[in-house]
Formats: sequence, structure tokens, C-alpha cells
Amino acid sequence: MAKLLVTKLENFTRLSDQEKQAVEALGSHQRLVDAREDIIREGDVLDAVHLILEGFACRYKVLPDGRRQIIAHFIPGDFCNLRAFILAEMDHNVGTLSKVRVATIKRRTLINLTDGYPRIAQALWWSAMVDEAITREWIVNVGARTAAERVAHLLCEHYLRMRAVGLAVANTVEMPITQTELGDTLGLSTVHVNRTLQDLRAEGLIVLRERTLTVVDLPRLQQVAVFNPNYLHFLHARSETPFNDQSRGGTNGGATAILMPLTNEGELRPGPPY
Amino acid sequence: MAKLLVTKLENFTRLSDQEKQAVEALGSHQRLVDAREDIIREGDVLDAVHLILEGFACRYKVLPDGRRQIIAHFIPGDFCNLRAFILAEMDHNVGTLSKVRVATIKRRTLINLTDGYPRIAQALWWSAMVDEAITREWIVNVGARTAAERVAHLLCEHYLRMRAVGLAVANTVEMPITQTELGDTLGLSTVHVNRTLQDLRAEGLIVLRERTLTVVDLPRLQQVAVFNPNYLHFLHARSETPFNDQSRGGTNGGATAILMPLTNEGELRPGPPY
DNA sequence: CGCCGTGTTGACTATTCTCAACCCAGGTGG
DNA sequence: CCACCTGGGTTGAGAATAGTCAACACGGCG
Repeated sequence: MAKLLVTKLENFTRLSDQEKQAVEALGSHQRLVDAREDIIREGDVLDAVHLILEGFACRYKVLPDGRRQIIAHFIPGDFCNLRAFILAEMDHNVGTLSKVRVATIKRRTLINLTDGYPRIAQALWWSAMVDEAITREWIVNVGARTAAERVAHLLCEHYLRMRAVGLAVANTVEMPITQTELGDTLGLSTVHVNRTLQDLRAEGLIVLRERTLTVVDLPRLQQVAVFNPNYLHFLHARSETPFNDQSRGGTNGGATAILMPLTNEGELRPGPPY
Repeated sequence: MAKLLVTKLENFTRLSDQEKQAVEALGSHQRLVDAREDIIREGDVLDAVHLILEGFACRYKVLPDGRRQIIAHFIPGDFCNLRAFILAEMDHNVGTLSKVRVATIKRRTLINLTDGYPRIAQALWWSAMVDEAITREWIVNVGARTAAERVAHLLCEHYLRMRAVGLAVANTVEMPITQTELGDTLGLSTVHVNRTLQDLRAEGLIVLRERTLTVVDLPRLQQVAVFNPNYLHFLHARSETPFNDQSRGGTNGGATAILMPLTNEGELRPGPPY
């Protein structure tokens, strides 16, 4: 049910069969959501986590005059609100970009899982850190890159993330995102996104049509994008024997302790005071 | 030593005297860093957390051709890398904007603290969530706002954050950040920052000179900035009796469980596999 | 068949950038 | 004590990137 999540987590750690089974069980409570619907709205108070199983969604904010900024893209295997659900209310929305199958996971379930399987806790934490790193990179993207670089960068990232959850067929991935949505993501107008995409196509770097992205020349696309994949932290990706390579073990030496206890709900609520 | 941090955390929860003392003790190992020096560099592997006690710093990335994007501002009471230090290596830099006094906190110390004082763990977590929310808002800022809105928004945010740690005197706060650094923060050229600031001054919204910001007309500045303070999540700020107001207690009902266990370092390191 | 969402194109506009010069205050060295 | 240097701020002029508006093409679907 949540096989993709297993694949994703195995980019960060290795899981036993039992652990894999436990992760897959997260997908038990599912529902389908149409394209362009909200899963989470600003102001909501949540007591569950949402996991995307199929389809694509995004995190976004809307300014009073209607301007919209997309803050994150979610692909299958991504949690929409793994950590944010602690805050009293959501300060942003999560909406679907395509038809989506989401799993809803009760807080309690997640707590039990991570209590029972520390390695899973660790992998989830790692994945959350990567999400944060992506958010930071997006600031660099909109703040410091030109239009062509931005578009190319997003395509690189999308492709690599899709590949990391096993959703790439050769150099082709699904990307059912309209040019308007790309514009809202990249801080560009639809028209400019359109022209920029045409340039990238003309350069022979990509094919993007019918909601499908083919990366024709990844190295060159990365170069155009000024793309450095280090922020995705796929340390051990594509390695058959992750972590067995002690030659680089030293660099991980003391840096893996986890700042991520899962505690009972009652215990730590903000009030009343001591 | 770390009184500011106590003030900040009390925006989120209330702490007992003992808890306050424990938090203040975090400032025991200090050092001074000159302006424009790096505290953390891309590629570093950290086993300690840095807490700003005095002065200002920032998180930033540099593209190969020299373009720089500042991703976060740190003011006194802020942690530079509360959660990021789990990743094998830093994917960005942290550098000072002014002379800074930083506390270095060993992982072990932090673990002991949060193990011993769950309410502190909760407050730290909350604070980390606010940092994330700020990062998200910055994407909106560079992606969707005009130059004037961006500048005004940053000034609002800076002022409110400073106020939240008790560093505002009336409507004036320290802001020792050059226009070039503002440009690197906001994705604007220095020249354009300069002209935009002049417009804001001419409008009678702010005074900014000699590294000091005075917010002359906060409501109007917020309006110009399209500023909505909800993302700062100062739920209980400025309230004399936080959490005693049960009328809104319901909205916090089940949303405060913490996904943040502090675990022993050895236990969860990524390898070797099971 | 006609409508709607999406992509595409052209023509014009405007926001923002670049380059270059100049000012001013503070610090340094002769 | 002054000349100089440097970093930051300011200004002007021209250039470039990106936005706006409006029209049209195309395919799917009711």
C-alpha cells in the first residue's frame, strides 16, 4: 500500500522485512481526492498526518489579492504535514494537482510505529530533513536564479525525486502540472514559463508533453539549472550495500543522533502551565 | 546567559523557574565571532548546536558563479541548526552579519535537557516549527511579492521577531544589515533595495539608519507588505496569563503531541543495517 | 456542436538590473 | 593632524528580463 514510501526511506537507511511491512501498513486508511481540491486548509487543526500514495499535490499560500505561491510539491511517498501538524493551526493550504490517493494516518499510529521501530523513526526524520532542505533550495531558486535556471532546476529536482521512489521509467516521469502551476511555483508568469520551456525543448534538453517529462540530457539540464543535487541528501541512493562502506563511515560518526522523540499527546500540550 | 531564549520560548509555553534555569544554562559555552565570518560551512559535519546569544547571523547558499542567496536571518535567541545537524553534512553555510556571541551546545546536553524537561522539548519543537514557517513565508516573499512588499515584509518580520525576544525599545530595534545583504535576502539588487527603502521612508513608514530600524507606522507597513503575522505562531504572545484562557483551549485539543524524541546517538545511526 | 482548460504567440509595458560615478564617515598610517 | 582608503549608501541613465493583455489553436468532454 505504501511501497513507495519504503523505497524512498531506503534511500536513507535499510529496513528489515518486518520494518518494511510496518511502513506499508501506514497506507491502510485511504481515500481518493479529485484534482484541484484542498486536502488541508489554512486554519485547520489537524490530528492526523497525510501521506500521498498516488498522484501529485502541493503546499501553497494565497495573498488577499489572489496571488498564489506554491511552496512545495508532493509526489507519491511524501508526507504533507509530518511535522507541521503540531502547530495549533495550519498557516497554509495543501491542495491536489492531479487526482490523488492519500493515506490518513492517526497520530497515535505514527507514534506507535516510531516507538516500535527506531530505525523507521530515524528514516522518517531524515526524510523530513530533506523536505526542509528542498524548501531552502526553493528560496535560492526563486531568489537567485533566472527564469531558465529556475524551470530547469525544478525539472531536475522533480525527475530525481521521482526516480528515488522508483517512479521513473528510463528517463521519463509523470509530471501532470500545468504551466500556470509551474508559474505559481517558480514566481513566473504563465507566458514566461511557456517560452522558457520552449527554449529548453529547443536546446534538446527535455521533452514535456501530455503530462510527461522526459529528461533527454540530464547533465546538460543540471548545468543549465546550476543544479547541485547535494541538498537532496540521497547519501546512499542506488547503492546495493548501503552503510557497509566503512571507508566513509567516519563522516557519519557522531552526526546521526535523532532529535525526534515521539511523545504522548496529553503529556506535552502547551498548557496549562506547570 | 540565554535569557532571550527563555523570553522567546515563553511565547509558546510557560516555564517554571527550574525550567528557565535549565534553558539559561545552555549558554555556558560561549565564544565571540567577528562580523562576516562563517560559523558553519557547507560540507561540515556537526555534533553540536549553535545558539545566537547576541548579534545577527544568517543562513545562506552560494552558487558557483558567486550569486548568494540568504535563506534565513538569525537574531538573538535563535538556533542556527537545531534540526539540520542530523544530516551527514550541511548543505549550506551559516555566517555572521554582525559581531556575534554564540553558544555551542553539545548534542548530549540538549538530549539531557529535553529528556529531563518535556515542556522545554515541546517549546523547542514549537520554535523549530516557527522557523520552518518563516522559511515557507520567505518563498512567498521572493516568489510572489513586489520589491516594495518584500522589503516591507522583511522589516515587519524582523521587528516582530525582535519584539518577541524583548529586544524592541518602543518601536525601535537593532538591524545591522547592509543593503547588499538585504538584496541577497530578498532577491533584489542593492540599488533597488536602496530605492525601495527610500520610498518606504518617504511614505513615513520607517526610519532606518545607523543600523537601527524604527517602525513609525506598523499597521500601514503591514498593509504595504501584505503581511499576515499568523505564520509566526505567537499564539499567546503579549498575554499576561497564557493558557489560562480556556475559552480557546479547545482549538489546541489534540494538536500538540510531539514528534520529537531525543534519542541516544549510538542507537539510531544509519548503519549498519539490521 | 460548442465550451472550457491548456498551451502558444505577438506586441507592448514595466519592473528590476547593470554599470558607473559620487558622497560620506570612520579608521589607518605617515 | 591630515591624507588616504575602504565600506556603505545614493544617484542617473540605459538595458534586459519578465509581465500584461489579447488573440488564437487544439483536444476533450458534455
